[in-house]
Amino acid sequence: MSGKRSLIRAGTTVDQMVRAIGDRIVTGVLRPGEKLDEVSLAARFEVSRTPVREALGQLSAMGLVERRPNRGAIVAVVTQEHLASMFESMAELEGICARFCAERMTGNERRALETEHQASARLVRLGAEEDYEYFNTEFHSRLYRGAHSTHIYELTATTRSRLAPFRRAQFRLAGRLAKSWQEHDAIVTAILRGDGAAAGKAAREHVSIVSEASAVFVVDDHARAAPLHS
Amino acid sequence: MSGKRSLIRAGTTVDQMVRAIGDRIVTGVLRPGEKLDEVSLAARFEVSRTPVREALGQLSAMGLVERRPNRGAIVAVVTQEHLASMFESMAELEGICARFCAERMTGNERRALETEHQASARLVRLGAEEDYEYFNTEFHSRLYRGAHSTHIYELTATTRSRLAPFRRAQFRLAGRLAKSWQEHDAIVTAILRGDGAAAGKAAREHVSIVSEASAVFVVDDHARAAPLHS
DNA sequence: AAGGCAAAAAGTGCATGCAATTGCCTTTCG
DNA sequence: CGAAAGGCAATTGCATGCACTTTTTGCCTT
Repeated sequence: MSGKRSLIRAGTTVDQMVRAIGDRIVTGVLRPGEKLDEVSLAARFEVSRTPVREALGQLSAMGLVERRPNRGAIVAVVTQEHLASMFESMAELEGICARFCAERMTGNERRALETEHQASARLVRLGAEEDYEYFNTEFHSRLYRGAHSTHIYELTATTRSRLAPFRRAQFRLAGRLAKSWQEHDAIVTAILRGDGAAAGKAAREHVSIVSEASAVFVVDDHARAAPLHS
Repeated sequence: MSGKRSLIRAGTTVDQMVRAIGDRIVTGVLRPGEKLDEVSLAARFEVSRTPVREALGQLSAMGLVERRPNRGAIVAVVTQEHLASMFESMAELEGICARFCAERMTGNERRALETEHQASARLVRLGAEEDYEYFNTEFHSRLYRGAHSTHIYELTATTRSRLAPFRRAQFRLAGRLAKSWQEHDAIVTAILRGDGAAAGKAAREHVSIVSEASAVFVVDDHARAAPLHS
């Protein structure tokens, strides 16, 4: 094969395809309901159909794409009901993570969480949406890791990535930035206090609010991407 | 292709392979750490390597097998730590399901749960381990469905199947059968009372106890399957 | 006799090719 | 004019083949 394996990160071709296609779905480049043609993808990434097929199979196992036998694959289209269920699960999962964090985080982890959280306050004052979004991701990631439970981490991280397409624009909502920080603050405070129940409750409520904030966008995205699907 | 597609249920060849291999892992025919040779599997199921490869990829995405690039695939070998984390997650997930059940189950669902649960009492008196195991599976499945949340259902069901290889023999433990029924009874009672918090607590404790009951077997299984891994 | 190196054997990774199914377009009949 | 049937193009599903990587084995050196 040609020495073309260059730019996309290392790993087998299949892994690269999983990442490449998965990223495009998670970041919204590929919209729910969009058809994923094997030959087009193969041409687009300059590989043969085989690794593309395998990647689609794995993405299907992850729930990011939907495969109709003999009829091709599409970006997974989630119903309103399933979406609500995912946000609900996310709230519960983050609640568990926060509770575990309160009970298990090491001193270093607590300090780092507090430090980063306080640093992000500046971004709120500046209204730096994109930078805040980065900190937000990092904040939640800290929560998942701080739970010290590899499987909870997996469940939470994959659920989060499946939700990613539906909450891209949440920080554009007026006042959402400051509100998000305050909600984070409630979580951090409870964790530092070692109050697992309060931390869990605060985290659940945080996600619930994000869920509502995202709902308005969901409808739009959905209508544009898959106008008819019944 | 030859008219050999007979016994295993319908679907594409890849789907059949996923089910076939996955079943063998979940039921313990293939033990953790066991090597999964592509050509052997292909020969065993009378298909070419391509669908086997795709199946292994999907099973890898589900966490049931582990793939080492250029070095073949093995049945996923979980560390003690990861196993504990999975049981812990399972306890939390079942807790959530039970809580949701208490809040959301329909009248029919509640009645069916109660009826089946009472029916299973007979099996305990008879000491019918295998039959009780079937009812047990059905009972938990009812809990997952009764939560009325498709995504929680998915998370719970896949976690349960990943744990399946490690808890096969739990009911062989003396007295475990009766104890299991009592724990189920606590869950059912709380659900019928509509007491979400109590139902969640009872379900969490139930899984925790199963976890401890299984631990002893885990060590054995593990030692036999992958004697050296550190 | 033990260690290391090299070559071969085994097994994985991907590309290509062919069969089969699907969807669409045309044709034909009511 | 509309609807059903038939054929064609496009696309998926799987098998096979070749290249590359890893592992093993046998020989040579020390």
